Amino acid sequence: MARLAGVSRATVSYVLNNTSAVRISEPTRRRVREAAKELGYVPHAAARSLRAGHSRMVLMPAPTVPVGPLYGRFINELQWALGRLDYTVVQYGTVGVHGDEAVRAWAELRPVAILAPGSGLDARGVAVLRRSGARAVVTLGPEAVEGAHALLMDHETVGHCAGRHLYDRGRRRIGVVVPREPGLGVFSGPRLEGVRRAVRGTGATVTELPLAYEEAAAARLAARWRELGLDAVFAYNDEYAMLLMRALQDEGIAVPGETALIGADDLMLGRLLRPRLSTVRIELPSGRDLAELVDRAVRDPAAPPERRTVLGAAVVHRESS
Amino acid sequence: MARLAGVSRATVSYVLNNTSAVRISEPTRRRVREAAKELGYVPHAAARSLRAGHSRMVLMPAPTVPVGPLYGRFINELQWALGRLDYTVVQYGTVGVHGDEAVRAWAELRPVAILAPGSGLDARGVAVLRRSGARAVVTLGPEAVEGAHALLMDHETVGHCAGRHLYDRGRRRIGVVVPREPGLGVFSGPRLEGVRRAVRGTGATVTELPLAYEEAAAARLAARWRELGLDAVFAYNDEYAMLLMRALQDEGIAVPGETALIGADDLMLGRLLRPRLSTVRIELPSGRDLAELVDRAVRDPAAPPERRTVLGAAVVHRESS
DNA sequence: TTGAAAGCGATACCAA
DNA sequence: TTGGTATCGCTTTCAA
Repeated sequence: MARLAGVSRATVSYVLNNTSAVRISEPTRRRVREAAKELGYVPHAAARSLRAGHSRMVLMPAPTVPVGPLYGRFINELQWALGRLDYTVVQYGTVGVHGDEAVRAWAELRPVAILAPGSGLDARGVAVLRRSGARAVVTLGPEAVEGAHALLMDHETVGHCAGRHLYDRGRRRIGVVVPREPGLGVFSGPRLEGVRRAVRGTGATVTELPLAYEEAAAARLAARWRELGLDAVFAYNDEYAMLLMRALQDEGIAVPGETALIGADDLMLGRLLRPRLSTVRIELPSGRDLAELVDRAVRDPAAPPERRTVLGAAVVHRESS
Repeated sequence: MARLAGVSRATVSYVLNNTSAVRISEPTRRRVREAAKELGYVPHAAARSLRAGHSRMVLMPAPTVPVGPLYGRFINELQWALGRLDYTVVQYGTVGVHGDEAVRAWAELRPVAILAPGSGLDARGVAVLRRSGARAVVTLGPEAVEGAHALLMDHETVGHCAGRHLYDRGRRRIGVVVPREPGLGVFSGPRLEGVRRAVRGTGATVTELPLAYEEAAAARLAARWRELGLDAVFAYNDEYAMLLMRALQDEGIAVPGETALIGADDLMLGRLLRPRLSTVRIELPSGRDLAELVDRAVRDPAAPPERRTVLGAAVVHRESS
């Protein structure tokens, strides 16, 4: 590269980085630029960050559980916002790698910041990451981790909203669907707990309803519905709600007449059901806000960990409850 | 690190990489391992790959358009399979960055392979990537790109299946939903074309139906349904099909009596509708196969580009058609 | 069995 | 205005 332009590697570096401390003549700049174009030269990020001692990479371990369209939009927005702040967002696939091993794999890349969704990170993990040069570690999940900033997304709130709503509508025997699918426990556990809290001390009952995401399983559950004696159910989310609604209706159980039904996530499909599905709308943090938090944390790595509750939940009342 | 264990950096490298060419005494190994643990030492991937001259990173530009749950599962499987072959999969968020700029950003990371979904890559881009050291470039999309391996996922097949099915069921005036959402054109265009091909020369007509993913838009379309005089519709996918089905039914149009309806993707929600939704099941390539293709390409970078059609489509006939 | 040293590519300082 | 050179952290060859 340097040879082709007939200049030194240093000069190449100056030109391509527009280094203002050094003045390079216009003809030289042109020669360098042309040579770069001709060779298809692209600088080597690893070499650069090795020399610089830091990178602009924000690493996000990709969640292993299938997660809805809301999350996808959130990620996209976040990437865009971080991109505007000149960070490079990289999603790291961590399927089949756990705990310490995963943390080490992340640390090897020496990202300037880590945004870890879910709960795969403990205080030791945070320490390893910080020692390896990460200037910010942010967790997105139900609980804060020592030493890391936390965006608290506690799905307990979601359950609480749903439970409260059903209780307010006069329901007293409330079922809560708990998906059997592995990996969803981090969400379903807190949601169930939220419903419990909503009716605590009222005499209303809460019944856990394990359910696999299959028609046959829903049919079996519906078949013993009357003996369960429930007058309402929080179906975990809109998709499970749709599954259960069809099964209940096939069984001749009126929704909401005999059993009220509420989902969560406010997906389009809920609006299209008959009856239209009541749901808990979940508000994820704005990508821009989160990007700013990351940027602040990177600029001031010594600042005390911030913990912010960012998961909003609100009932959207339609026809099914 | 080396100091703490009282050995040289070389020895540390030997121990942590289990270098078999060199014998290190057991006590030394222990000392090194303990020091590493105590310090939370993690090797520096950039330095390593700089020295080695290559990495094991497989880079996947993340698709910018919201894409369904099928794709998510495919990615997960692929990551797992590539992980088993000792590659590191990294999804690179490319929102708001285009063409050359994006290619350069990818090339900076010097990945050993690139898996590019969609159509953001041209022959020049491939050349830049290869010159920058990528041993394999694989595109996942509707058409092959010069110099790159191609997994041809031509959605024309999907439309063809749907069109053929509707024609075989005796329908002659076929509507095709084309989402207004930007970014979906890469899929909807070929699907529409596939329907056209299916009925070419038969006298059956194909009508393009632009539709936004909103209830109001669907209602407007349904309101003028009778004047369109269609007896069948391919609704792009199951979600649009659900949207349209509700709107048609609200308008008093019988499905499938007056208008047959078919979706695509074979989502659970289609099975739960009344009538149950006919659909085109799409079969993505298996992650394991793709991982093996990548591995082969990396091992033999000079091999001629392989192009393989990997998108299977089959009608699942239910009640709506 | 271990250590010293070269070198990967880019940057930044200092000298020319 | 430019070029030489040390440096980042790691691997690997060669020598001790």
